[in-house]
Amino acid sequence: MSDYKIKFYKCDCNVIHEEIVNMVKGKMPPEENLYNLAELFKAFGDTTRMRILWALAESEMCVCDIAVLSNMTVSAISHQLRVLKQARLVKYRKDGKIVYYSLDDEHILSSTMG
Amino acid sequence: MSDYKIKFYKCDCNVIHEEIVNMVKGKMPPEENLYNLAELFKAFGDTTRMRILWALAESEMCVCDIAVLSNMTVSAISHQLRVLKQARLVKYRKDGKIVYYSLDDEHILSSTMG
DNA sequence: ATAACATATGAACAAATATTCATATGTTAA
DNA sequence: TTAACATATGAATATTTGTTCATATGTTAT
Repeated sequence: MSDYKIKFYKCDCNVIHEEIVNMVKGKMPPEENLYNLAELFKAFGDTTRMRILWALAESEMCVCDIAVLSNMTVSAISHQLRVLKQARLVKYRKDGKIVYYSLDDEHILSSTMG
Repeated sequence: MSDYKIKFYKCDCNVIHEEIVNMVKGKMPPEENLYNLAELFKAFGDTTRMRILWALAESEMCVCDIAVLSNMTVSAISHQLRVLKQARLVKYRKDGKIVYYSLDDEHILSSTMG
């Protein structure tokens, strides 16, 4: 009875509903999945990136165009495009010295952003 | 010809495709909408909050239970629940000294999180 | 080759955020 | 009423993140 608490020594409270906690624990996805999903949402969680994505939903655009549209520096846009690229939300193609960005997976975006 | 550039003096580049920029600009949602949408995604963009939401998708839980499940302090969980509450993703009911949290809008969550 | 340009990138800085710690509030039990 | 408890909250701290600045890379035009 007193060693009941000891199972949860890392928490600063008593378990109120052990059955529910165990049931829910059994249904939780692996930590890595939670992390990856949160990272994906994080990519959408910034006004600048949201603006870029919305713009690219209309048309492929080069970095300079996106900067003008956003009224921000090319450098700032380039940094954010890297984040979006790492999240696989945008892809790019090069044409000479110009780099054109577009949505990477139109399917994910159209179902997520409506 | 030279005053063409001057329209975009706030950017450190030349407009490559003015037509596209203007077309896209006309289709962009108001800044406030972009901001609000980004804020919503931001609420999902943290592993701790994602874990809480996933847990609450299984069952209503009290703060202490969530802390045990998450292996985090009650205080940390309470702070994050406040963020989720402000984003209207969770709601709560009080029963004595225990506060039970649950998903606020099952519809939004089920369509967003699958 | 050199200059001009589009973009990328690393470092520095500023701002936002997550967690901890101490403490406050409100409820139940003694 | 006092003690124990569940939760909330403000301040402090540590970490993360967004932007700027300087500079690098690679391409085109001269």
